[in-house]
Amino acid sequence: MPVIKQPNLHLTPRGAAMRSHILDAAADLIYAHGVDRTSVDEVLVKSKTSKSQFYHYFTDKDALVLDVIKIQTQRVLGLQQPHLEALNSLPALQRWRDAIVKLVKGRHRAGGCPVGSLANELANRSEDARTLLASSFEIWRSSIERGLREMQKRGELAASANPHDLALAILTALQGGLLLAKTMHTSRPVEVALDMSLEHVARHMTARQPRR
Amino acid sequence: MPVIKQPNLHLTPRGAAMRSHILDAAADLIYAHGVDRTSVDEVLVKSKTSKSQFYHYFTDKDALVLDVIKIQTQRVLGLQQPHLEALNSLPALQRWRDAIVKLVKGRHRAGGCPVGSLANELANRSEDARTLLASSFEIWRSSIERGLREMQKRGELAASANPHDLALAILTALQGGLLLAKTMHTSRPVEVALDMSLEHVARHMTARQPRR
DNA sequence: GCGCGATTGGACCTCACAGTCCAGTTCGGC
DNA sequence: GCCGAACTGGACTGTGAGGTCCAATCGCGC
Repeated sequence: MPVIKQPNLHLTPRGAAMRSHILDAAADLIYAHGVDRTSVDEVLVKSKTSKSQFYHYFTDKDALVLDVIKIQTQRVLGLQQPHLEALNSLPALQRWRDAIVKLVKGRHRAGGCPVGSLANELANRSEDARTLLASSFEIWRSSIERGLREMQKRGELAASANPHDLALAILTALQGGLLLAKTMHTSRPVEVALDMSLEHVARHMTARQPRR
Repeated sequence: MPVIKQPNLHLTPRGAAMRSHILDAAADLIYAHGVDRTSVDEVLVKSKTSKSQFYHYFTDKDALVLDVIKIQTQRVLGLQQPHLEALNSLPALQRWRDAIVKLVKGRHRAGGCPVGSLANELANRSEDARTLLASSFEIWRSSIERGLREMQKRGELAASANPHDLALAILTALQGGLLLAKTMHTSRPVEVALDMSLEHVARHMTARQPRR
């Protein structure tokens, strides 16, 4: 059982703000360049802080990375929140799809899903990181599932459908699409993958649909 | 226009074997630990060679990485070759799906698709690498497309179906599945994603099917 | 068996990086 | 205003990385 260093047990509001400021800078840099190619010195420059501040708030770079995972998850889910909230009908899914495609088209040079990239880089390197990322995906998946269950409750989605797996398939397709999009520099993979997912959901719909 | 150093223009058979031996070791290590966390020194240890040999055969680490992309692409496609060759009916697709799931179950601790991982790490870092990876995906995709076109020619797949996009959707789903699988340590994502893809193809089938 | 280029061993160089240290300064409660 | 804890600046260290260099050896064509 390793002893965990735990700095900054008592954070004043000012300290907390500083900490989160550093974290934001780190998240941006890591999204752009990856974990390994982001040095803490770069984070310090970008956040206009100094070494001692950094190590005052974080035990080491690994701890920082774990926190970056957390806030990137929050960012992604936060960005999707308005859509995920209302993801309870086929037209809503369609709008969600369009919003994502638009996002990807806007910056397909940039690069993929922040969470997906972290997962790829960290999954078989740190068990802590992997677990955290797995639960990020799980939260994401379940928030899609929730909408599907609503549809099922209202009788729009067949009772025989499996919202859990349906949601997993949608998220999986999206992640694959984002990876291929950032590699091929086109949004097509995201489009075809999401369209396939929506048709897949549609296939489990009943006759009883809401009027548009 | 940068001057490109070009070592080892004349390779004897022995030299070529040495070079490919180093490359194999590098590919294994990079698959296991990623590009950034694989040092040239580690490659030397694993391949039982020395620095001078390495730099005799490769201009620098970046050049090595480009070659690793090439051989990982060959490995993956080579492994799939037997299936991809015969990927021209729904049952064949089903067998392909089962083979992949089996593979993933066998080593889902290991980690994802070699090509996908490289793509994630390199796509927005080196334009050369990105281009190479994009064409790897494209070759993969088109080899799936080929089977679909055969089905279409025989009238099993509807003339209205779009083999190009169908193949892209399948590959995308697979890549997403492999990423989630390595993160969540379960083969479920691969299963649901591939099942969805196959149903998607099935939806474009005609009544005219081969007898099993 | 000689010559010459292909090949090899490994010491060495340089530098970027994560992480340490300590002398300060600022802040908030009293 | 004073005191202790929270916070900050920046010089410093150790290590591991990529890459260079050169002398020595191998092996093939003649």
